[in-house]
Amino acid sequence: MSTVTVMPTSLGGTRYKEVKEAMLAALTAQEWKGGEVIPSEKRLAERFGVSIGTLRKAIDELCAEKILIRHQGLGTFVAQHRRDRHFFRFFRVVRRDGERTYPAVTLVNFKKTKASALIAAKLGIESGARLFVFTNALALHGKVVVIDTVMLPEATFPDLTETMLRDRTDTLYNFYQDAFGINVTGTDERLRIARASELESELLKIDVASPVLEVERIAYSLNQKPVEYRLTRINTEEYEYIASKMKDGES
Amino acid sequence: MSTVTVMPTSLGGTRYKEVKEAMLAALTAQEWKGGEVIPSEKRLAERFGVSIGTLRKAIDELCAEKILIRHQGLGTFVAQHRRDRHFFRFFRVVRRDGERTYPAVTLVNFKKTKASALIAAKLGIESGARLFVFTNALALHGKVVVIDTVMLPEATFPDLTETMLRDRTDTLYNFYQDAFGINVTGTDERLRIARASELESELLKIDVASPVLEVERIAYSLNQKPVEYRLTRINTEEYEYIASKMKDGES
DNA sequence: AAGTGGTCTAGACCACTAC
DNA sequence: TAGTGGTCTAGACCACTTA
Repeated sequence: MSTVTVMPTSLGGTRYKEVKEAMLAALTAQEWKGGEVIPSEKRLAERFGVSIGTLRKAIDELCAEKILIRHQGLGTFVAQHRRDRHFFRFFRVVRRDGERTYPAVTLVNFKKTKASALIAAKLGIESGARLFVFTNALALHGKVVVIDTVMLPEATFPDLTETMLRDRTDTLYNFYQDAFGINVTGTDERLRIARASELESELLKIDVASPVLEVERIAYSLNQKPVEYRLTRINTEEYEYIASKMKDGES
Repeated sequence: MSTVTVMPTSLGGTRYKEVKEAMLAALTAQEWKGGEVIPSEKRLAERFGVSIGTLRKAIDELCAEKILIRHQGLGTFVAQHRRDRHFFRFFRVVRRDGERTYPAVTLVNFKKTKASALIAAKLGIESGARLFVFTNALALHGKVVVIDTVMLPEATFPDLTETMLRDRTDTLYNFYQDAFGINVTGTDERLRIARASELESELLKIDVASPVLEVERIAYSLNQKPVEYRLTRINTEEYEYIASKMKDGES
């Protein structure tokens, strides 16, 4: 019976919420890592001093938030970002006929800079704090359609290098998870029309200042802290942005 | 013990799923209408021949899908679309500074026509089936920013008239619910850039063929049947489309 | 066969609302 | 005070996975 994880019954509302918070804390502390199995429900119920039913309610919510994944007969796992799994949860560009494909990513540039007041506010960091900024060109069906400009606080991604970004073998969010223990659990996105910059128009093979769909994204970690700021620009001549919940076959 | 609502234990998977389907059927049949309270959990458990826990699990899912709403001490209610409640669940246009406001709606035109093959496919009806088409201009902060063109199958909305649309006092989806018993429970949306038509440019006070954000929406009813097809066009100079889940204060 | 999560039960007690 | 939903329990039994 671990004293660290026993919870007061009086604070924070209900038992299962307390259990949920304790599990989020354990996940944030990387006690269990992406893709790993967590202890059985019986063990966790003992550890937290609650009944199985209560423990299950906490896990129910974590599964609904796609932080954990249950597999009957196997166990409960820490959700992992993978190209072949939850990729289309965050990548919402599809061809107009509905055809979905994985993008071929090319790193266009990478630099270290300092956060402007605007970016700092979005990321909840101090103005002037060190920042990584890099741009990816994403090709679908052999044609560049999407340009991502990604901004990451150095404090959250220490020692990130251009080489690490080039050598990653899976998705960006999988990389954040494996290399930095950062679990992206949700995003806020706002869409509007923008005009293609010179670099963008060149990569997208459209005229300068052509209208493109801009997506401003803030990605949040397990503890609801912003960890990534991203501006995406999409050529929607043949593709579009799909906003709704995917059906079960979201994969 | 009603024989109508007793369910076979063998079919359709699990007990609570069966209960959920039976409740969806009762809602579709308008046994309980929008805004009304449904029977207590104890009564429903007796009616369906399951324990309270099982009945609760069915209701849990219906609440998660925003079909029902629980109020402790009061009862469980059929969710109702209301300007002051779930309005921003489906209206996703906000000013760039984040300010949200209710649109002032003006009905621009209304006509009866027949479904093209394309529209018919989207609505799951037969090509050439009778259709209502109407256009609304939506003003935010005193300025027209959004143009909605809405298409409704006559078979689903019999005897709809222009007057009914003008005289409605709450939201469109509230009107569908009260006047036709149609509960919109979800939408699919796709976004892309389009060019303003002559009418749109006039209403939006922008040049003809200016780029506008187009949102193509299919709205689904309780039984997952498409009930509305809508093309929205947004001037994103001062406003934007917010794609992410709202926080709890979504109202 | 052993271990896992999935479902279901039959209650107890608590918190909130209305009268 | 009575009735509602909200939480929690301690188990039983089922279905699935691995060995």
